[in-house]
Amino acid sequence: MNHRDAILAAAAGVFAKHGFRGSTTRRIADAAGVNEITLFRQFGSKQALINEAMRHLTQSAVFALLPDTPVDPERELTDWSESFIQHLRLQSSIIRKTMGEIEERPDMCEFATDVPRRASNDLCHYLTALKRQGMATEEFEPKTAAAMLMGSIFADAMGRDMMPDVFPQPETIAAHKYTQLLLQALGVENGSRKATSKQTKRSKQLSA
Amino acid sequence: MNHRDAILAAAAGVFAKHGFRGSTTRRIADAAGVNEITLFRQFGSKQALINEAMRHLTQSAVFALLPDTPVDPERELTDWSESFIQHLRLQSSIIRKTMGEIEERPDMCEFATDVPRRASNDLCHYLTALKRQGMATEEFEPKTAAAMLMGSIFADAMGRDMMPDVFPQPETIAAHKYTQLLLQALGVENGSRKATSKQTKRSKQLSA
DNA sequence: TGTGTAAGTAAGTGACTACTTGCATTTACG
DNA sequence: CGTAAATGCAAGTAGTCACTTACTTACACA
Repeated sequence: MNHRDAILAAAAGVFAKHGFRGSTTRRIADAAGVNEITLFRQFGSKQALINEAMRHLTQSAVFALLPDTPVDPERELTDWSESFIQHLRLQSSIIRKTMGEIEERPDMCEFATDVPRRASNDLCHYLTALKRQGMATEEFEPKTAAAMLMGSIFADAMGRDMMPDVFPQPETIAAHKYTQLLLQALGVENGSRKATSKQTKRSKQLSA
Repeated sequence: MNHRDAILAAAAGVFAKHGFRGSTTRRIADAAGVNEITLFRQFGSKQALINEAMRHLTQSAVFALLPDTPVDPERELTDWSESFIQHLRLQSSIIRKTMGEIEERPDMCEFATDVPRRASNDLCHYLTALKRQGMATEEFEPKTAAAMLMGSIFADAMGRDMMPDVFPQPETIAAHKYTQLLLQALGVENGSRKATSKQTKRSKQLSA
């Protein structure tokens, strides 16, 4: 492994555990198995190093894509929700830290908002298509519906560790439950009552 | 104002801005208009002071109550949602900081989870009553529905500052919109437009 | 073999941190 | 008035922090 990448990974890990102020250059250097001075020679300052580590991290974040045209909404949205909640859970430490630091370090906002912004765009686009195709019998605002699904998933990913008893059990199908309840609000037919093997195949193809 | 209370208020304010590590005893003392030494004489240590400040804060947190038996669900839930989102918005800085610090200082978990836990209890209780009284035509799990509404409100309160464009506009009626969409999911009659075609459609769907 | 680059070692700088000590001052109250 | 508690002031302690300087070592490559 490259020294530079090792340092970036170590910085991200230490930041996730201790936040900015707790990420001492010594701790990062130790975690990277590198001399402390190397950090400064490579990145100039602690601030620059952390910024670079965050940039590196958000760039590598990828989650499931939604098809342009809905075919099997319950299936497609559930897949998306599960991939989104999994991503948030894996990154929950670093997300919590970033949210706490953002008011003191506004330059981190760009990295913090990148993933949710992309997710919101994708989801809004999908829900709008759902509506346009007449697959939803109820009236709704795509942005509100998207904010609800994402908000539920976000809160679950952030809060379940601290208070497991206020979230639906088991953890593994929580995303599915949120998705179902949202589709219920939109008046979208429950896919499991229909035979949809062809469509399932196509949706897999699209989200690959 | 009492010296002790001034110190507690100052500690909460500084913590909200700078987090635990950034809350230096000097900063707190300055904010309270008090000599730094007084903090240590009154509270023993910085950690004890911050803990006390958090305890003081969560104890004074109050928001709208839900009636034991639902009468006008849309109205009652909207009131509750609005009071809840207002509380979260006012405390958003301190909540973000606390969430970031909790993994390093697990003793703060107690204070952090107190408000949402109470809110979740109240809301679940209300939604269960709604179901028991047959005011909801759709099947749903109260805990999942409660988690969705609270999650939407929480995410809005935490995220709108950073990315106003991904949340429904205007800010002032976002809580109302989340509430409406949830009630739509539960199949609860909309108080302001009774006996609509959508109601008919849904009952057809149910009887089929 | 010579040279440039990245890395390590050792030592230190100045600023900040929580917290302490000793002593003077103010304030509350019987 | 007298006393005790609360507070302030000045100084200091031991530690940590980001970051620097000066010098040495390892290695790639021509």
